[in-house]
Amino acid sequence: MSESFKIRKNGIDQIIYLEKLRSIQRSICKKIEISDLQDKTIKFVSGVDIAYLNEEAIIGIATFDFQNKRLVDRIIEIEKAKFPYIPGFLAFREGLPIIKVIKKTGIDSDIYMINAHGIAHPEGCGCASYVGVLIKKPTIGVASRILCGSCKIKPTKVGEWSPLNHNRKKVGAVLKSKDGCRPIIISVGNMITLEKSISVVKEFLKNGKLPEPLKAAHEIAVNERRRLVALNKK
DNA sequence: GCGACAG
DNA sequence: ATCTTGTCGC
Repeated sequence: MSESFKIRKNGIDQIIYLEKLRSIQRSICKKIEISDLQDKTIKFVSGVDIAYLNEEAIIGIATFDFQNKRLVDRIIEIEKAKFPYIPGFLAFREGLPIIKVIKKTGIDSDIYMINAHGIAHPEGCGCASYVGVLIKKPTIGVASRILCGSCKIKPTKVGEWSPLNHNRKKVGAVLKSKDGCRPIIISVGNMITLEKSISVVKEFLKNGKLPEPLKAAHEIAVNERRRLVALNKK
C-alpha cells in the first residue's frame, strides 16, 4: 500500500492513505475555473489565516472593502484540527475548517485570499483551490515559500514579479512585496486569473510583506491565541 | 540514498 | 505552524 497515517475521528481510529487524498485533489483540480472576474464588481475581499493552540485551529478572517481598503469585519472561530500537517496535503488540515467557518458565519466576500498555494501544487490543487472549488468562490493562494516549481529570475524590486513554473507550465507568480523580505508566491485558487490575482494582492500591499487582508487575519488569529493562552494560565 | 517539503 | 533572545542589516 501507499504511504498512510492514522487519525482519530469520532473516537474511531482511521487509516488515511495519501494516494486516496491525491485522487481527491485531482478530482477537485478538474473543477478549478481559471476565469476572468470580468467586470463583476469587487466589493469585499477577505483574508484567511489560522493559528494553532495544540489541536485547536483558531481561524481568523479579515474582510476589507475593496474600494477604500478599510477593514470592515473581523471573525474569530475555533475548530478542531483533525488532520496533521503534511506538505502537499495542507488542504485536508485547513480547508474544511475554513469552509465550515465561512458557511457558519455567513461571510460572503467576492474574493478570499488564503495563506496557502492554489494551483501551484503537485496535483494542481492546493488549499486555496480546494476551498475555492468547494465554496464556489474566487480564491487566491498567497504563500511565503514555494511548494513545487521554480522561477528563473528572482524579482528584486518591490512590485516586480516573475513566473513560477512547474512541469513547464506557469502555475503562479513570485512577487517581491517588500524590501528585505523574500518574495511571496501567488497562485490562482479558483475563478480568477493569475493577472487579476497579482493585481488584487498588489492593491492590498501597504507596508508589510503580506497583503493587508492576510496580515489582519493573521493578527486576529494570533491575538486570540495569546488571549486564550493567558486565560489558561489563570 | 539524500534533501526538500504551503501551514 | 510553534517554541524563543538576541542580534545582524537596511
